[in-house]
Amino acid sequence: MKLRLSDTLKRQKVDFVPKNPQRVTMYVCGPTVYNYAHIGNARPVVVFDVLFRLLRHLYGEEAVIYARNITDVDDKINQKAMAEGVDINVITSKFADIYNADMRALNALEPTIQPRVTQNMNAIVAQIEALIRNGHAYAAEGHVLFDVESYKAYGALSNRSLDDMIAGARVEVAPYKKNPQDFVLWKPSKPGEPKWPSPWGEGRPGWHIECSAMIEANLGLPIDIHGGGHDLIFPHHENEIAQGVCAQHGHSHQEESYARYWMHNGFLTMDAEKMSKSLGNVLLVHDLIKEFPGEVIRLALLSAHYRAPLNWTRELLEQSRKELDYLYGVLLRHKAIETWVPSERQACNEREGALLGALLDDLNTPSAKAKLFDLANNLEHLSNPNVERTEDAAEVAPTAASLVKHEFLLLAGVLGILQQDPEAWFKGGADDDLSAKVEALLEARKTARAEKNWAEADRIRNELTALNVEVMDGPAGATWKLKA
RNA sequence: GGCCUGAUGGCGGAGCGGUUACGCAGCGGAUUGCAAAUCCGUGUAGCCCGGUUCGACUCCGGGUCAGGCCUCCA
Repeated sequence: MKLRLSDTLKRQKVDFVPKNPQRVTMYVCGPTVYNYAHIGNARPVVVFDVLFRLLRHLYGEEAVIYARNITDVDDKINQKAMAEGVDINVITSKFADIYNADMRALNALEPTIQPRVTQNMNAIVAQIEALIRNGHAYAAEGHVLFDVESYKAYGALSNRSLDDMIAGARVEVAPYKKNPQDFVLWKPSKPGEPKWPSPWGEGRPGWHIECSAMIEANLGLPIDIHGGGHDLIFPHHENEIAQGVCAQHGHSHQEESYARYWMHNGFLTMDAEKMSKSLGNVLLVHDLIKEFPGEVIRLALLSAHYRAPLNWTRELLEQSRKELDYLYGVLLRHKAIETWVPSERQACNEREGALLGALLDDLNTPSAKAKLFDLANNLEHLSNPNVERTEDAAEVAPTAASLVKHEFLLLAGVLGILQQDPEAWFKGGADDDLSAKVEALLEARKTARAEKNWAEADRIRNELTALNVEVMDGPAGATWKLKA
């Protein structure tokens, strides 16, 4: 089984070969914690969570180390802390917790490590010192700047030349910069702002150096996969490469010596427009999970290929909910079928290659979804009494169905969906009181139906409808679900 | 101005140089006391103009349109 990924730096789809299969490393740029995450922030989280799950399946759970940072040093954090008259820790710990809870609601596994800027100051200062020592950075007026002219490959990731960048620059150039494109590694803090000691005076790090220093300190170089949103390619990731490569002792100016594969997810739009505060179309995950199950949001985020743009609409959510209703319905109807369990770890076999093929081909989640429906359909066919079949097929069915169910759950597991009890899914937010009431009404209806008292049976069903409950009669009796 | 995406049926959305993607919705049928759920069947496509080819939605060239980046925004 071969994993292929689209590499932004190489500009093509390539075979993924980890530097060390015993220790596969991945880093994804995480949030700056000063407010709630919006749905666009959730896309890379879910996309790279699928990759994390796939890598764990391929290389083993213990072999994959996934780091997603928490940026807890930032101007916006300072502003918010100042406005509320509290320490920045109050703001950052609050929003880091909310962020993690919101992402957990989307079935995103917790990354192996979540490095924080405030806990990596020594590493950041050390990397800046290394850059100065290697002749790639200079101190000026309390600032330390990266000298872009000193790194020949600068612009390789975003495919732009220094000349282009200068031509396109719209920012006023600070007088202490040697080159307009030189970017800040360290800057002095203004009075009242949080500050940390450094050889260049008290201050705080620039944004880009935080990530490259945390990567070096927490994962070691080079890492295998570096991911993030499309918008981070320039300047953030371009600068990270420059720093990560140039800080290394005796470095060879090879971009791959920092990160071996670069992946970027496409943007999410709201009615074909970028989400932004000025347009007033920001949709918070925190609010959305009150209205839709996290799994619905997750499936909607995976409905398009990760590199393609994704237009976020109400209809997309409704469709995703219906799809999950169907798939959980299949699981509910085949609850009795025991899932086949491989006797030992059977990695890399042919069946599994076909099963995960779509995901192995650059995380093709829409195609994987189609495969899931295919398996669901097989499961129905193998055991649904409404489907005509020959007699010997019926005999094969139990074993075959058990295998299909295993494959269905395996694929769904890598996608991070369909792992809960189907009854729990359909009962959704129903509390115990409501559940008990519904069960009692269903029992009464069962009796009425047995007596062919259709009027009473329908009256009970209407009562259930009034409770927002939908009844599904089946050969094994009636089940129910809470309507949206 | 430079760089980068994308354009597929009513909607969402893949693969593929010739054969049904898949899903949602619709329609017809089966099943059901009636419904729902389920099953079977089914219509609708490839932005425009050229080119390559026996054959292009798929490859090449040129347009058009939409979105993003070039400002510490995923």
